[in-house]
Amino acid sequence: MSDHHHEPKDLYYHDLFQYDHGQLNGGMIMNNPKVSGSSSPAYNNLLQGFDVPSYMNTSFTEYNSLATAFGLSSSPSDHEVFSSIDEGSHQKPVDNLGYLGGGGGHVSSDGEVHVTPNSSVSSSSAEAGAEEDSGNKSKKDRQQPQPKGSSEEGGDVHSPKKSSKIVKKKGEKKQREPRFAFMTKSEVDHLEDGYRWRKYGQKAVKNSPYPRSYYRCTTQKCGVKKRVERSFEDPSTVITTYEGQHNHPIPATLRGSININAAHHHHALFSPSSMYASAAPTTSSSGPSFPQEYLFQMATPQMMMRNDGGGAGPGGIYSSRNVNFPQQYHQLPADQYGLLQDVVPSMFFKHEP
DNA sequence: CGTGTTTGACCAGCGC
DNA sequence: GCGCTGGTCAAACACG
Repeated sequence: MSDHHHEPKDLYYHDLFQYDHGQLNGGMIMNNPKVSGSSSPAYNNLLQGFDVPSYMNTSFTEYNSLATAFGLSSSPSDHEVFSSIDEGSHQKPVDNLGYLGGGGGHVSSDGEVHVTPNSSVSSSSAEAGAEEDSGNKSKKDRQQPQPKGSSEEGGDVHSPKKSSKIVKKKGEKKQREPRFAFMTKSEVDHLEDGYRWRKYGQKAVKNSPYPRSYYRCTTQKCGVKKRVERSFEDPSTVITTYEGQHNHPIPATLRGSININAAHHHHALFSPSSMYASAAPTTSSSGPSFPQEYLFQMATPQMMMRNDGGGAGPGGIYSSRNVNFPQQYHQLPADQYGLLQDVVPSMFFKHEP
C-alpha cells in the first residue's frame, strides 16, 4: 500500500508554472470558486445552460455542515471536488487533458469539453457508451477493454510483452470507455474513493511540471482505470479522470471499515459532498440530476448501469467547491438512497446510527 | 511473502 | 517517414 508515501508528491509543489495559457486562456477551474453564492454570470450561464435546478445556485454555502455530515474535515482547502468533467468517449490526443491542465480547456471538436474563459463551461455529447465512434480514433488498440487478467486465464494475457501483442481486430475500433474527470482540491494526488487501485504508470505531462499517474482497479474483473494529475496552474488541485465502470462492488475490506479520520490523514477523501453542478446537456430523462449521481455512477455498479442503457451518457462539467449537498439530495427516494448507502463507501454516507 | 510502486522501454496514433 | 506524445507493460524495487 502506499499508506504514508505521499510525501514525495509534495515535491510537485513548486511554482513552476510559467505556462503561457494563451491558448487556454481563462480557466475551467474557477479562479475563485469560493465566492459562495456570488453567482457569477458564468455560473448562471453554466447552471442555466445545463438546466440545473435553482437550488444549485444557492447551494454554495453550507460546506461546513455538509462536511460535518460526512464526517469530513470542514477545512475547505483540504479536498474539494470543484470541477468535474465527463469526457465521454472521444478524446483528442493532443488536447487530451489540456482542458484539465488547468487553464481551462477547450477540448474542441467532437464532443469534448468546451470551456469558456470565464469558467463558464459547456460540454457537448460525451457519450458514455462510446457507441458509435465513427470518427473516433481510439489510439489505444492494444488497450484491451477486457480486464486483462480476465479471471481464470489471466496470466498468459500479458505473455510476451511487446512483440506479440494482442491481436487487434482490424476495422474494429476499440470502444472508448466513458470518462469522467473532476477536479479536487487536495493535497494528495490519489484520492481515496473506496476502491483499490494499483498504479501502473506515470508520465510527464506536457506543459506541466506535474506528472500524470495511471491507476487501475485492482479487482481482477474490473478494468476501470483512472488518471491522476495535478493541475499545473493550481498545484492544490488534483485532476482525477475515471475511465470505465466498476463492475463489482466496493472492496469489502473497505466497506464500513474505513476510518474517516485515518483516511483523512493519509488520503484525500473523495468527497462527493463538495460537488455541485450541472447535469448533462443531453437531458436524458434517466440521466443523473446532479453530480453526486455521476459520482455514484462511477463508484457503484448499480448506478452505473443506469447510464448504459441511455446510450447518451452524461456530459457535463461540474464546477463546484465549498458547496453543499443539494437539499434535494436528501430527498432521494428511499430505495435509491438505500441502494446508495449499500454500495457506496461508508465515507460517502457517514451516517452514524 | 504478498501487494503496490517505480521506472525505463515499448507501442500506437497523430501531425508535420 | 519521422518525431512527438499519451498510454501501457513489466521487471525491479519497496514496504508492511
